[in-house]
Amino acid sequence: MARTQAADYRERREAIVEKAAELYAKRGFLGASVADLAAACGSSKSLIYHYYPSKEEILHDVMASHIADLEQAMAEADALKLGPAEKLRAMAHAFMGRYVGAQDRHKVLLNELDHLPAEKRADIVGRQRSLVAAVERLLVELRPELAGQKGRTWPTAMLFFGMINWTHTWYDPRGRVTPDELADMAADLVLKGLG
Amino acid sequence: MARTQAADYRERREAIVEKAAELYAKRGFLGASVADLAAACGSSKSLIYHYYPSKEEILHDVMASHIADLEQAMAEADALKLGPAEKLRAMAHAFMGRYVGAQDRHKVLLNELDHLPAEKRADIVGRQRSLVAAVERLLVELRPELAGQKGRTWPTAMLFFGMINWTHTWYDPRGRVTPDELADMAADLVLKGLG
DNA sequence: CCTACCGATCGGTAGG
DNA sequence: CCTACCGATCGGTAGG
Repeated sequence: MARTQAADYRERREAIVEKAAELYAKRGFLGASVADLAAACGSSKSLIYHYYPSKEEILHDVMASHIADLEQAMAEADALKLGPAEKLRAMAHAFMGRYVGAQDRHKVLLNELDHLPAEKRADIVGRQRSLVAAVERLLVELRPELAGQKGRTWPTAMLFFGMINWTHTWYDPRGRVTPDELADMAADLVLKGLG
Repeated sequence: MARTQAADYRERREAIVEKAAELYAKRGFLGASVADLAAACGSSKSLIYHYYPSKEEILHDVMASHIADLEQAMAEADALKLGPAEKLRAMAHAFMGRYVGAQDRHKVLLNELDHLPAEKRADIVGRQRSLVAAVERLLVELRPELAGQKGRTWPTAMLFFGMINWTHTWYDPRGRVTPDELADMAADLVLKGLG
């Protein structure tokens, strides 16, 4: 009996996180109330607070679940037997692939970091930084001279992430360009530019 | 007398917009109250409502003032007697140049669009689109074959804007990389990639 | 241009 | 005496 309850507990938390991602993406963290979330879940506010101690904790789970997904995708790409250029391309594909189907969580992760308490924010920011570090390592493999130019590697990696992350504001996976094509376009720009 | 009052009126509105940009950038539009804004201006809430009919109208002014600045910078770059590649580089410099000193407005423009009423949002979005269109024209000049591939020009332009716009989340102009160096890095990636 | 307020709604918690 | 969960309401604050 304890086992079926525990299973239900996890499912219900996941359902709350899923609806929260949707609402926070659409209206912003402060614009969506716990009452709104409860209504979207077909439950009471008290039920939400049974599963989560605070609104911020729900926000953290939305972000943490998505970043765990990105970390896994990134680790898989990093483990491939490929040169740095093709590994960078694989990472672009990994990101764009996970982004489709998790657009709400992605948007929340990128827009609502400031509304996390300092401690939880530090956790998420630290994990983001190690994703960036993986790209930095590839860039240095590709262009060893980057490491010599003080503080150029990190900005270059952030320009790459800018292309990828900014897609959440404009890209529609139902349009003419597929996520894989877009990943190739971004990788091509970094590797060889337009020409 | 009417003249001095009118002059004062504009100055006070500008002071409100400036403080609003600061608060909305730091805490978000919904996270910063009109009372907070009044306190930051050393005035009362009622005074704010004397100069602006609603909180949304202040948000619109924060965004509209910044986008007007970007439009001017873009027009200046577009008017230069340069080939498309160097014009694209000039636009990157124009954007990064205006971004420094207007970081708060830039962040608000990029993060709080959803909190504008539909009509005002349409105004801002339309003006953003024409900035993108200017970049698209340059890309087609650079690579005429882009125009032949259905729907490739716009995504490429958006990847470029992604690099530029995403800087608001990580770039510190007081660091080792100057805005002009960063603009060159972004332009170089689009034009020729890393190598 | 301020103090004093409003209808409503906020995040979170009470008793049972 | 526990858990899962409810209707009702807490003290404060929002925009106006």
